[in-house]
Amino acid sequence: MDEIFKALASEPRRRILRHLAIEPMTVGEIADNFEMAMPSISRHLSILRAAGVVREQKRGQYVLYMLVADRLTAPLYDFLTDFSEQAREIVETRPRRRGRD
Amino acid sequence: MDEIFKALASEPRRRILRHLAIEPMTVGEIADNFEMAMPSISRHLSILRAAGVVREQKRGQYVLYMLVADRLTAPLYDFLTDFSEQAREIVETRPRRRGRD
DNA sequence: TTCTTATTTAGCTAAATAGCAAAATAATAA
DNA sequence: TTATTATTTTGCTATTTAGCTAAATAAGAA
Repeated sequence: MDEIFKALASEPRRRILRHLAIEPMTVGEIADNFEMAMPSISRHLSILRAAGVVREQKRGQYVLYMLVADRLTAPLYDFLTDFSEQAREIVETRPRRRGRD
Repeated sequence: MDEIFKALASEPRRRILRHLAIEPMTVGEIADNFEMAMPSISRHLSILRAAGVVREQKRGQYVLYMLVADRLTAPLYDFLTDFSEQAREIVETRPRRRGRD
């Protein structure tokens, strides 16, 4: 949980997530949307990956990154339960966990 | 928005918010729940205040801090709209802004 | 006034973070 | 094989952050 909030405490990383919410992209495609040098993007991606909110898939010489939406939204809704009735409803009616951690 | 995510990227600060979700508390009362020295708590509070998620009220020699729940939840739901249909519903049906910024 | 209590500010150090350019890896192309 | 392209890792510097103690402020009590 702490790792996810740390990951989100960066405008570039939140922006990367918004891009990946549209469709999976390679590192280079992601980087095209930023001024930042590619190694910096790569570093941001590794932080997002460590937090579990994106996952990578080797595609030849490319690396395709894709959002793991649940791993992003679930902890945020969990956090919100202490502050919002609507979040409590969402979390209560949540389908039971499917994937591995 | 960036300020709020930065504010939330700290376990002690999230914990403070959870305490204030129960009831308003003075700095000393908050500090009693932590190992941390009071100046550190005070610093955390000033970061939360700058982000707008808590507000202070002088009560004699005490300073009472209270949560401003909307200022915490609204930006998070806004962020979530790009990743969650449920957040989009919440934001769409949200009553129009009331307070000052 | 002086004393005490509550809180904030200042000044410091250690650790974490973000960015870069250059070097290393990994895969494809020639 | 060598060369090229895509990505990650390394090594660096500058900035930010979190915590501390000590000092400053502010209010209440004596």
